[in-house]
Amino acid sequence: MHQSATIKDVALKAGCGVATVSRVLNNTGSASSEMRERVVAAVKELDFQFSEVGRSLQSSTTKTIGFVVPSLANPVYADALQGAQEVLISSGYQMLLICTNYNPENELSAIRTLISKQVAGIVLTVSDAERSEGLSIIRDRRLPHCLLYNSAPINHESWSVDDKAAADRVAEAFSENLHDQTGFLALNFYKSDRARQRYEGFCEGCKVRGMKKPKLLEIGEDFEDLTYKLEYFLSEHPSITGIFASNDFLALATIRSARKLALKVPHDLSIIGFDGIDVGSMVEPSLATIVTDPKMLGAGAGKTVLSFINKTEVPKPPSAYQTFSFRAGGSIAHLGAESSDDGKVTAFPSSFDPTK
Amino acid sequence: MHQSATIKDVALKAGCGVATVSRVLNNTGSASSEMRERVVAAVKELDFQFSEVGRSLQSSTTKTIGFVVPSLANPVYADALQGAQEVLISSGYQMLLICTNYNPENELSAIRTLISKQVAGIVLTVSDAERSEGLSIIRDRRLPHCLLYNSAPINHESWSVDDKAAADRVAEAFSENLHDQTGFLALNFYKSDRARQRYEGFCEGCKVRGMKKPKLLEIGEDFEDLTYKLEYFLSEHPSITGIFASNDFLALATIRSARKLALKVPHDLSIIGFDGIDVGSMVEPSLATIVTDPKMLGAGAGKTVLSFINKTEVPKPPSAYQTFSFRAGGSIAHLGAESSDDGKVTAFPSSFDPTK
DNA sequence: AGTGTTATTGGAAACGTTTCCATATTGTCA
DNA sequence: TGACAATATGGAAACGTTTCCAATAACACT
Repeated sequence: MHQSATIKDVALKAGCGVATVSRVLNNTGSASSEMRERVVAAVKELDFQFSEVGRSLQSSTTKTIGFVVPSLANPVYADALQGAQEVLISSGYQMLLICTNYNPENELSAIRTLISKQVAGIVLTVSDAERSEGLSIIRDRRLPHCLLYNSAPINHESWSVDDKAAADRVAEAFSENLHDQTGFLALNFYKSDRARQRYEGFCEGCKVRGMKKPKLLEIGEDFEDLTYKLEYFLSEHPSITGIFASNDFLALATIRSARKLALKVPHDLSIIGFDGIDVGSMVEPSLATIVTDPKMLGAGAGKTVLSFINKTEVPKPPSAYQTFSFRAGGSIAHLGAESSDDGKVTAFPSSFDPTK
Repeated sequence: MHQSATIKDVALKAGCGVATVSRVLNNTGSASSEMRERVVAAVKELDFQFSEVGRSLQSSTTKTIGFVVPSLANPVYADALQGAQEVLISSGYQMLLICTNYNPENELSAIRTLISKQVAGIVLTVSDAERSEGLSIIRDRRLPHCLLYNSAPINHESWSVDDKAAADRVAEAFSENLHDQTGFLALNFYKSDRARQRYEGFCEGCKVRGMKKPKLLEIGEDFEDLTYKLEYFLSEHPSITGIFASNDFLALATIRSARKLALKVPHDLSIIGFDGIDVGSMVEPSLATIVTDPKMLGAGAGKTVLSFINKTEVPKPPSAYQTFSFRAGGSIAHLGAESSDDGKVTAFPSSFDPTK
């Protein structure tokens, strides 16, 4: 029982030709009921399963969709994957996963690999959608694909958060709470068009509302030295009262660092995050953030690719303002005169859970 | 440029047979340097890449490893995947991912699918390793595989946290802090042999230390009604002073629920988690928990499967006590007489970060 | 009985590789 | 020069499917 049975073995056992077996099992073409029985019996006896490899060679396509994301350490991508996965599985597709670790070279080789594996389609997040070499290969081959978390260049479909609009909403939140000078904190700023879009949108939003231009603080691979960088950053720009962190982990890490620097959040420093991960509403103070729906986006991207493959109607991505919402939280302080002086300005009762 | 070039096209363009092309490109067998050049030129011109499907059919194996996990919403699996991914990619393998959503039926069909796709090996987490039908199919086929987060039945390899030993360590922590009556909180208790092992180990650990038998609280799919359940649970068992949550999310959610019930953590209720996710050390109070290394485990399982495939030496999984460590935190209170009465018992200075 | 229609069946080609084997071309040595 | 070995090359089979096509059988109708 080591080697798998093939269609030939079945044909032999059932006493017929391989063509008949294929017809019976795929329910294509006619077959006498007696023949059907014999084939089914042989299949059962041999525990036969089609080899997808043989099928793929003949049909020159696979039941596999490639999924290329920077990392799964970020729950945003993990959730998106989960969403896509469910959609694909229920359509009989599997998912070939490659993480690029934010390295554009890996993107290219990932895409080449997927192509040589003959995937039927690709869902992908690239570092820079405007000048991704991999992406143009995909387009040249007319491979069904959909971007995820990249805003789409022309001729590409995309399911993504509208980063600029969301960042504008963050600016609005700061403005409402009378902040004037803010900072923007990003990880891998230059490697991610998302981070850049958020910064851009944030700057515009601040400008429109008459606030000062946000100061940029970029940190490297991990949060290791965030505390020192933050300390230096704040001493360089002492007028900063709020920081927009480009994701929630970063925001939480910033709160921790602020605490180490004996700064009170939100009294001394307000924080707004991005993504809306669950733990953000479990901590104290709760994290004000942009809430997104990664699972929905992943599912949408998956459906889009499937619709290209099956030539059915392509699902419409949500409009810009349906891709996110703002969740208020205790991590942002109102700077008006009415703020109390006990060191704890809760613009929000901490037990209030805006998600419910 | 729509259809991919095949080896025949290359042979045609280079003016030679396909066998020669194959030999040149794979560096197997001899070829004149002139021929080599012609082939390489043709490849470049046609942008030729081997079809893995054709190769797989001929070699009856693929460069693909199946990865079966319950979910990626749990960062433990996402991290393990990341670890495995890196190992596999660098050996030229890709990963075919299937999430089972904790449903044993999905496990079986996932495994069947992977087999029909001719994966070279499988890394998997099953609901119950002792009686998994899928697992026995895998063994019958002698498919290279390694369990992840399941303790291994005989004849199987596994990389896993020693749940019992870790749970015992939790009992010790409660004991050291003079807790006597505790509770155990699990999600999907009956669907996960991990949760059961932890409960078992915890009960034994408590018994050995002369503590009362922990009370079991199981909750369903999500955290929705945790607050009510917790309230009821604590009113049923008013002597409970500490709860061991079977994962960190659950632990954080419990802290949140406790807060809603106007209970102070850790003064009124101590919490210990499991997994050691990063945010646990970012919150206030920091979460006491069992720290594990999912990435290491995933990488180990990946390496193990590769070593089966390549018939090289099989890496040794870590011994029981190397699979976890205990991280102290502010979420557990010492119940001795010296506890202060300001409602905030910090067994630990909150700014102390034990991970560093 | 002869004809045409339909249902059933199997042979064989094709999909893209690798590899065995045979052949052709060189080169080496006595 | 002749024999033999080594190198270079291509044809063809095999891997497991699907599908086209032809062949056979069964049947109804005139």
